[in-house]
Amino acid sequence: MAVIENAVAGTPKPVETAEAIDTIRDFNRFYTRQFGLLNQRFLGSPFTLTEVRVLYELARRTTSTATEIAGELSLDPGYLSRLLSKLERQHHLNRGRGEHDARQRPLSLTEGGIRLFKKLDQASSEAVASLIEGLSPAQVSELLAAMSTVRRRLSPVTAQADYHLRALRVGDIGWIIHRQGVLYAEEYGWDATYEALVAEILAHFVRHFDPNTENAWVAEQGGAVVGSIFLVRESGRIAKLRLLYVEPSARGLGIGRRLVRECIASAREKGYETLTLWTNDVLASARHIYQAEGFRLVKEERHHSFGRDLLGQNWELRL
Amino acid sequence: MAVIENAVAGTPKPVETAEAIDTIRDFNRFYTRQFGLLNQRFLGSPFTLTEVRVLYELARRTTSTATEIAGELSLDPGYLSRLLSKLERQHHLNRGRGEHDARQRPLSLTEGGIRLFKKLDQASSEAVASLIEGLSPAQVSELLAAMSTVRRRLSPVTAQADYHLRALRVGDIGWIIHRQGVLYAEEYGWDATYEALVAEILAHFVRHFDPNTENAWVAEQGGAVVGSIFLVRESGRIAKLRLLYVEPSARGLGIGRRLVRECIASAREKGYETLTLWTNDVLASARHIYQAEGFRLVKEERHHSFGRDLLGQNWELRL
DNA sequence: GCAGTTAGTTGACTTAGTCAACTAAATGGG
DNA sequence: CCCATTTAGTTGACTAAGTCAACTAACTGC
Repeated sequence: MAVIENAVAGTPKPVETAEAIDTIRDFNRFYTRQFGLLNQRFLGSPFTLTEVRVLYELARRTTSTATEIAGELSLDPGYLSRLLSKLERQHHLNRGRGEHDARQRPLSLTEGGIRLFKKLDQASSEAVASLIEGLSPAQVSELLAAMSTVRRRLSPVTAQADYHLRALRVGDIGWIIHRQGVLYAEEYGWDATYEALVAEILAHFVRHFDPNTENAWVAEQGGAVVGSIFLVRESGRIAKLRLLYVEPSARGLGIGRRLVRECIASAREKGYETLTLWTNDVLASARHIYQAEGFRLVKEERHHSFGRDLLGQNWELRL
Repeated sequence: MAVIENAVAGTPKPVETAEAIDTIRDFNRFYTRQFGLLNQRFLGSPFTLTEVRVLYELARRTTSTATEIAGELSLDPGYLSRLLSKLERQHHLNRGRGEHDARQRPLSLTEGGIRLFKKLDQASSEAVASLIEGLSPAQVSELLAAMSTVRRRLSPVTAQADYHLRALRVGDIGWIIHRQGVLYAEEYGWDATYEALVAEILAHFVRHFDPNTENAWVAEQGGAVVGSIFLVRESGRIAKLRLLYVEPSARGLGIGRRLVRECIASAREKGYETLTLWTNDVLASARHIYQAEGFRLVKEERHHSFGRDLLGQNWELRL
């Protein structure tokens, strides 16, 4: 068995939709069972889950009306009225009269109601704490990151979080090497020698980095790296644009073009005359960007690399 | 601003426990609201969630008893009896008589019951499909991986999934570079040049790999990389043990020692006389492993690397 | 001034269970 | 073999958590 397998590590392979659906439903059953226990007659208190939700909503606001609470929690107004009356009888709630609309009964928790709320809040926090107490800080962080991912992927798609560009940080080049290795294996079948090439380029970049003549940009979105590009000195007159990549999940947003433009602007700023780059013909999206930004094809050459027969292309831009 | 920041990318920093608890509860509220809709009077059907759960349980088994179902779903036996009677009246359920225990009523779905179950199963799958239809395959994979992480971290800690060792795969070296970069920055404050060194070593390893004289092992646990080690040829008589690392979350399980032993065994098998390694004195756990396996300290030398003053150590093992 | 709408309340009811007593069958000790 | 105890399942009575609709008082806009 070869020591370097062609299977891809890290990100799991895209799976069949049916399989994904089954996995999500199975997770849902697990999660509902796990947290369902937290939602029963609330954690040993004499209050039902609905009552606790009402308390939470009242605690979140300084003052509110029954209509607001009913709307927020999708509750029957008659039912809510009874719940509020119970809280009032127990001296947890103040019900006023609207200044400008006598129909309204402005609601606010009493001191006792605030104390009750804090007690229930504490119990809930302790319940969660007991779930994670066996986890190391790193595992808790991993859990939170995973929850953030679940939430981001299951939330209604509004405007995706804007991306921004930032400088390189520790950990970035390993991640970029990893993602390029995985993505080009998945998308084009390139083997581990491509990953090794990327590693070599980036190792050299970091070890010989000169901020007067070189630069790097990382695109970040929702705290995750979604793309990158590097400006590398070739000579006093010539710079190279290297290793443009954009995550598939973030394509179509103009990130690639933005990265290329930043690179070009920086090359100009640093006084280069020519910006060159080497790519392969299969990287069609990148090529379109290069062409659009004025790069010209100066040389093509067939080669066998990364386990494949490829057509390498050299492009140049006069600055 | 330097182009390479000292902030660490990738894994979020460990957070305060209180903050983690709040985040988890917030996620819980989000999740319950999102999937709570799926659990209401079941997806437009005339069945309640409890009835559907009973159907699922009956469908999972060829035959079962009321006591089994009640136990599995934590249902009141009297209530279950009524639910089963309803299903029987609707010709979805067969209720037999126990062969060896006449008290028992063996239960099995009728043809109609199986059709009903499949219909509900289909509706549930369609509901989930509609949640993820806007996601790309990569995003679905990311979601599934995140759910797997949430589940793994929130499941009761039984015996942690055993780890196993495997060969390198595409994507591994980038990941290892990334993790070493991040971990040594967090634990020892080493800067990006350490990450670059690791990248260079691994790039060279992959590009000049000779399976007759070199080897690599990746420790994997629950589908995640949790450690690795490399055997590299120095000369015909001398090999090097390089880049031993174990994830903090997986330490204490003997993974490091296991990796070192595999490396030593392989070095012997390939006919080397000496196995050498270079480490730094701050890596105490690793040093203890090396000493325990018979390595001897042959040289120490102060140096300034990775942004720090360090004491390098060369160790050797006669094979 | 008044018809229509809204905020909130209350009465009657439905639904989803819970609790306990019951019958029939099985088990095990004397 | 007898009998006390336990178990599988059923049924009656009840509770709890809501739903539905009619109601009162107050507001709005023509």
